[in-house]
This record gives sequence, structure tokens and C-alpha cells, in this order.
Amino acid sequence: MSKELAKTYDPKGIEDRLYQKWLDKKYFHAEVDHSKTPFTIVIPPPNITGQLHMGHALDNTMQDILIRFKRMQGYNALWQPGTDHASIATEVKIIEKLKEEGINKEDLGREGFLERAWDWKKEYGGRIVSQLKKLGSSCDWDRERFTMDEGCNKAVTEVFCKMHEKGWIYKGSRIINWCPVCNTSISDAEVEYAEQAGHFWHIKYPLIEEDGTVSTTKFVEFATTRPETMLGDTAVAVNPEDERYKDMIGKKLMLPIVNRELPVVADSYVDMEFGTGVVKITPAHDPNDFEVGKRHNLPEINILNDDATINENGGKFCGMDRYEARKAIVKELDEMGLLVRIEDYSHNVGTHDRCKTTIEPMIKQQWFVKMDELIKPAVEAVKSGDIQLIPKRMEKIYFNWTDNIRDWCISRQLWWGHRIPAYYCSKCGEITVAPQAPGKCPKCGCEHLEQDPDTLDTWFSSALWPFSTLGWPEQTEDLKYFYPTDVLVTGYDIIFFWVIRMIFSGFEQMGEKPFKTVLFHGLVRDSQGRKMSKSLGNGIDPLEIIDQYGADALRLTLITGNAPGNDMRFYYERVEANRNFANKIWNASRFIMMNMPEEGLKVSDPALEPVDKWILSKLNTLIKDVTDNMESFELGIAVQKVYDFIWDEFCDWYIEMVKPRLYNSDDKASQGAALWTLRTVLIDALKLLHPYMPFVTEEIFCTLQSEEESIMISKWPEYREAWNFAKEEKDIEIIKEAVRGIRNVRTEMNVAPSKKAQVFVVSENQDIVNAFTEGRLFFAALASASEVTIQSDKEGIAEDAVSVVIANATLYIPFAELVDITQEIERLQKEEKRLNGELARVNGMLNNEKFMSKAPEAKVAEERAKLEKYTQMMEQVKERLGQLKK
RNA sequence: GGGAUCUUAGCUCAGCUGGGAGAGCAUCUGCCUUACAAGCAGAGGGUCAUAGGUUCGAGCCCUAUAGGUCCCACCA
Repeated sequence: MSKELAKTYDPKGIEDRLYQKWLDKKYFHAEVDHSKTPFTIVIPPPNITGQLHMGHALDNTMQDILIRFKRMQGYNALWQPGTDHASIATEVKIIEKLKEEGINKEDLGREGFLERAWDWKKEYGGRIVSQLKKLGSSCDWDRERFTMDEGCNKAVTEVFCKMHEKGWIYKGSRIINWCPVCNTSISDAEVEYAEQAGHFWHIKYPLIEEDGTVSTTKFVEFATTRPETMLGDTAVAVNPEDERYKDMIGKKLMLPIVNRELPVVADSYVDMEFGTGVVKITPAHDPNDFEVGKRHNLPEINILNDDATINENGGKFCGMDRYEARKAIVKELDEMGLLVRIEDYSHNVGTHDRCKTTIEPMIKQQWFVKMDELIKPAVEAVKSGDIQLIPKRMEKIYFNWTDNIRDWCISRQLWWGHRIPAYYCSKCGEITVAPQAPGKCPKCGCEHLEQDPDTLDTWFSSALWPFSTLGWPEQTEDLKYFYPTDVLVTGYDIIFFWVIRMIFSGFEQMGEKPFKTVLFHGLVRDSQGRKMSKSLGNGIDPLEIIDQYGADALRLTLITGNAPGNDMRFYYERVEANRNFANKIWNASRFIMMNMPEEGLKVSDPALEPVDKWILSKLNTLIKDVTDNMESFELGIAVQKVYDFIWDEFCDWYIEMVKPRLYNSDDKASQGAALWTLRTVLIDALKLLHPYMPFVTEEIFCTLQSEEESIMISKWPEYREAWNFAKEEKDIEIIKEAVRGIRNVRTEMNVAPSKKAQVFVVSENQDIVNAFTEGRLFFAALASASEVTIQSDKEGIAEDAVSVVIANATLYIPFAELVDITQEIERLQKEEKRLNGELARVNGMLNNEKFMSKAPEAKVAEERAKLEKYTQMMEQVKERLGQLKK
């Protein structure tokens, strides 16, 4: 049945229609089915405030490829989707929006704010999902989850209470990273170090003499990048080994302005080589100083308010902003003659990764997860290979983190998120951690209890994602069947935030890894290699690309020409090239359909000709290679092979080869075999391509054949022993070589393409003669031959015919016009030179005793075969040259 | 400071366990050949960063050097 198809493939309209069909047919939906093996992927839940960007597009394309591949292979494939509440990112955005309305968060109060937050979620939570659908993502949307839905909340509370009971979650007063703009603590992972130009203020503190007077001559000099923290200094430290300061240890200094006595302590933390070898110690505002302070029992004086202004401990600087205070203090020190000098200094400053504000280390009461024991099975799993990281080098990054792990600060002074299930008795201060608010204090019986106002780090809930989405803490059938999941696909940038935390959570809560393999991808950068970012305005919107070129073209662009874990650059030219590929397949299919008989193809046992066997054999190898590559997650390599097969072998060679048979209705058997082969190869190739380009393959598949209703639930092609045709493969390759040789010569001699010429194939080799005889028809077409004569000698061939030498045969093309003999000789001499080179190389190897004794036999045999081939070709070239030079 | 990674054709990148250098785009030359000009046929272009080493044989393995990118730590 011939069908009318547009001349160019236009994805618009087609994509949405097909996606809707897949949804309607419930192809994406997975149910527990013990007759099938499950294959599960959980989506890295996109942020509800987010918009689809190239990173999402890449991440989800990879997942969709894997899930579609496995689904076709017969697995019970589940791609579990959902979104993340992204506590701080969302809260910041909502605050910004409120600001535009002239409202601040406190005005609304906690309840009011949360209402607004949920409205926000309702409005934007769906946006990212609809964008993922545009990409073609075959997620089981019936199972869509949210990190703050009822089930996830339950999981979070359960984990918190369990771990608290075990002593692995504790509340403590520790130095934490404080963001004065977001007004919350953040974890170490959220601190981003940025090189900033700053200053080194060289300051001196006077010594207090034995008699208690402040010396006017003896000082201790040091440098600081944060002079304002002196308000919180409680000591000065030197290295115990440092001869320069040996007699200072134990003495006292006077802290200027504040007039507090500071002991000089000895601590090996101080680097003698750096600066003057003296460090001022501010335990409340520096993580290292905090440790020193603990070792020497120093007082901790907090000098900052939450908004980074100086508090009452800062005396007259109280109320000033941290930078204002810095100026004022430097000025005053200078006036007192205690400022030695100011040096320009560039150093790394910790900033908040969300808002880029310089963080302040502060001592606060926070909740922590104790990491030392928790991390052990997570380390072991990767070490033993129970969990595989791809590429393998990611293991180093992983271990680098696990080896230096510190306790995880999980409380956030935010409203949007999971509120900490801890309740404080207002009377006796007893802390009760429980899933529900206790009616009264278990210690004193007081009924006035208040819940901790803080919420949990957003990653606390995402760490549970692989099992919370499957129903945990209930022991659901889904959980038993689909857990552990198979592959996690994500960017290497969240290995610490998320991947590690999922792994230890999986072992702790489930007693089993959350996934078997982690497949990492890199960042999508702009064409100049820059990170795509809002501030640079260089972001490329995947939806615009889809609109312009189609989702298939975008998907292929993101997957090809890139090794796992490497960053990639995005080029419009590449999208265009891939759009062209979609069009190429479209047209090849259109050609095949145009040639299909009206009544449909009725060939059950086609009489295959050598070319048919050749392409089937090629396809067979392709099926094997592609499947192997995909199973080892080499997605880019796999699809490149499909691309090359379809474009080069199938379109440029096979279709051209069978055209004469299609146009000749006299030989129905031959025509039928060609049509059968065309359709068979196309369908399998489409199947191999489907995970990558789901839309165009489905559209063609459905137009092409009526028995199966969708390619996405069709069976993945398998290698067939019966399609292994080594001889035909070899024979056709020889004919291809001949065609290329003739085309080459014709171009070189400026023969008009329309001009046909007679071609003689001269060979004494029976295999060659047979191959050309059987392929005469298409050989003539491809080589622009008016007539093909196959013979064993040069009988009847014009002396000045142009010749082409291939293995075991010489082709002659007698042109009517006089051929320039000199030019022809030159051409042959060039070929002679090339062959000489080849022969020298092959002989070099075969005459090398060490090569002969050490190289594998197959390699030696291969070289021997080449020697034979080149020797033979050389003979022919020499013979021909001899004739021409006469 | 520690570590990872990259350096291959004019550009962007592939090249899986070592066995005669590839793709896309760009360039040049022909073609509107009845599937496709988003196409077809052909061509040019690379001492695979540098220097050593291992090997019969190195783009691939080892060492050093140079340059780029990134991660971690962070010295006040």
C-alpha cells in the first residue's frame, strides 16, 4: 500500500500526537509482574521552581534511551518520575516574588507563607513535567511523586526518628556555615569557594607586662583578612616549636579597643612558615579557631547577629554591618598606631552556592547526622563493585569525599520543607523527637510543647527518593519488586549532595544499595565552552530547539560525540545535522513505501540475492554491536553506528543497488526479495534507533506496517545466525571498491555524469567473475556503465582504455574520446607508489622475526592476506604500465 | 597544597581491552540522477601537545615537561 508522505519530515504536530497516543495506551505504565524482570530508574527529581534546561534535557534523554531500550528487550521497565521541593531554592524565589508585591516573609507568618508556597508549587510544579513530556520522556506519570507529598513526609519523619533513637542524629552547638542573606545555616557541601581580591591587614597587639601594665614597646604582630573578627578574639596562638615565640607562650596580650586580656597559647595548627607565625584566635567565627578554642578551653564570643551586623558583644560597633565595622576598626587601630600595614591579598572566600553571599562561620545549635558509621557500607559498596560508577574515575571523587567526611548539618532556618519532628517543653526544656506531637512532656508532664521551628536540608528527603517513591516505609509490593533500582543517571556535580547520601540512606534504611550503576554525564556548555547561566544570558532553551528542529534532533545532539562524564558544547550546526538525519530516514522510508505494491507485500520466503544477504549480514553485525554497546552504557557509540549504517550502507549503497530491481516488474521474485529486504532492514534499523529518536521512528513504523501498533513496545532485534553471510559480504565489498574506483577515475577525467561508458571487468578469478555477473545490473547503474562485459582476458578492449585495479581484477573503461596517456600513466604510477608503500610495510612486518614469533597468529594471517592482495594488484598495475609505455 | 581530566583535520569532538588515523561542520570540484539540494558523487587537509621509556608494534600503557579545564582542601 503506497502512502503519501510529505517530502520533508516535519516533527511539529507529529510529536505531540504520538506522545498522546503512548499516554493513552499506557505504554509507560509499569505494574508488578513476576513473570518479567524489572528494570527501574528513578528520575533525579527536578526542582519545582525550575524550567527545563539543557542539563535536564541531557539527563532525561539518557534515562529515556535506557528505559526504552530495556522495555523493548522485554524487561518490565519502570521510570519513576517526580519533583523536588528544593527548600532553599524555592523559598528564595518565593521571597523574591513577595518582595515585588511589597510583602516580606515575616508579615505573612509561617502558615501564610506556606500557603503561598503551595500555590507556587501548584502553579510551577506542573510546568517542568510538561516540558519533560516534550522531550519524549517515557516516565510512568501515574506514579508521579513529590518530595513533600504524604508518603515522602512519612519517610522523612520515620528516618529522622529512627536515626535519632540510634544516636545518629543529634542536636549540638557547633560551628556552622551561616548565610546572612538567606538567614539560615547551610551544609559544607553548599559552600562554594570563590577567589576574591581582598586585603591582609597587618596588626599588632601589645604585651601585658608582668606587673600588669600594657607594654608600649613589646607587641605581637600578625595578619588577618577579617579584622572585624578581633571583637571575638579570645587568644593568640603560636606554634609550640617556634623558637621566636617560645617565651611568649603563657603570657598575656591586650586586645585593643575591646581591652580584653588574651592568653598566648601554643598549638601545632599554626604554620610557622606562614606570615609572622602568629594567629589570632576567634573561636566563634572560624572553624579552625573553633577547634583550637576547644583544645585550650577558650571562651567563644559570638559577635554577630544573624544578618551579619555586629551584636552587643561588639561594644560600640554594635549595630554596624560587618564590612562597616571592618572599616571602623581598621581606622581606629591605625589611629592607635597598631596597624602595621595593609597588603593586597587574593584569597578564597566561602560563599553560599545559591545566593553567592559570603558566609559567616558561627556557633549555633543545629541538628547533625553523625557520618562516621553511616558512611561505611556506602564506601564498601563502591570499593567492592557492588555499585558501579561510570566512568570509573568518579570513584576517586567519591572516595575523596567519604574519606574526609564530616557530620552533616541538616537543620535549616527555613519554612519551606520538612519540619523537624522535635518538640521542646517550655517548662523543663526536654526535647522529644517523635512522629507526632506528644500531648505532654514525658519528663515533667507540662502540656506546653513547641515544635522545632527549623526544617530539614532539602537533600535529606531526596536521599530517600529511591525507596520513598516506591512506598517505603510501608513494605509495598512495588518496593519488593522494583528495589534496588538499576541505574541512576545524573551529573557529576551532585555526587556529594545526592548520590552519596542516597547510597548510605539505602543501606541504612533498606539494608540494600539503592541502585546498581550510576551513570554520570557532564555539563552542557555553550559553543564557547562557557557554562550556560542566566547571568551570562547564554542559555539555550531546549524547548525552542524542540520547536525548531524536533525533539529527536535535540536528543541525538545531546547523546552523540561525547564520552561519559565529559562536558560537551552545544552547537546549532549539530542539531541541524541531526535534523537532517531524521529527514534522511524519513525519505528512505518514503521511497520504500512508494515502491510497495498496492495490495501489500506478500513474500514469505524471498529468494535473496547476494546484495540482500550483504545488507542483512551488515545489519546482523550492527544489532550485535549496538546491543553490546548499550548494555555497557556506551550510548553515543551505539547510536553513531546506527547512524552510519542507515546513512552510508543502507541509503547510499543498498537502496541504490536495488533500484534497478524495483523498477523492473518483469522479475517479480527479485523485486519481491528486494522489497522484503528493504522493509526488514528498515524496520530493524528503526528499532535500534527508537530509543534515541522515538518520534520519527514511531511515525515511520506505524505508517510502514500495520500488524504492530507501536515500535516502542515492539521486540528489540536480536542477532540471527541465519543472517551471517560472510561470502556475500566480501563479494559486495569488492564490487563497492570497483564502483568507487570507477567514480574516482571519471571525476578525475571530468567525464560528465550523464555520460555512460562501457565497462570491462577482466579477471581470471571465478569468484570475482561470479560476483560481478550476479551484480551486473546494479554495478552498471552505480558505475554509470552503458554495458558491463565480464571476461578473463583483454580481448577486444581498446588500448587507450582507462584502467582501475582492484584485488584480483582490472576494470577497463574505453572512452570514445582520446585519453591523455601521460595523465593515465601518472595516475597508475601514483597507484604503484601507494602499493609499494603498503608492500614495504607488510613485508617489514612479515620479515621481522620478532613479529613472527610474538604476534598472534590471526594478525600474521591478516598481514599475509594483505601481502597476497597487494602483490597481485601490483602485478596488474605493472602490467598495465608496461602496455601504456610501449 | 592534593587530585581528576583534556591537548587528535580549519572548528567541535569520537577513537571501547595497544595491530594500517575517524565523524559532523567548514573548504574545494562536479551533479536539480523520478526518496531526500536538509540531497548525491568525488577531493584536499593530521610527525594524534613535547621529551623519554615499555613493546615485534603506541593516539591508546609508563615517566617527566608545558598549557587548558574542573573538583577537593584551605594558611590565619
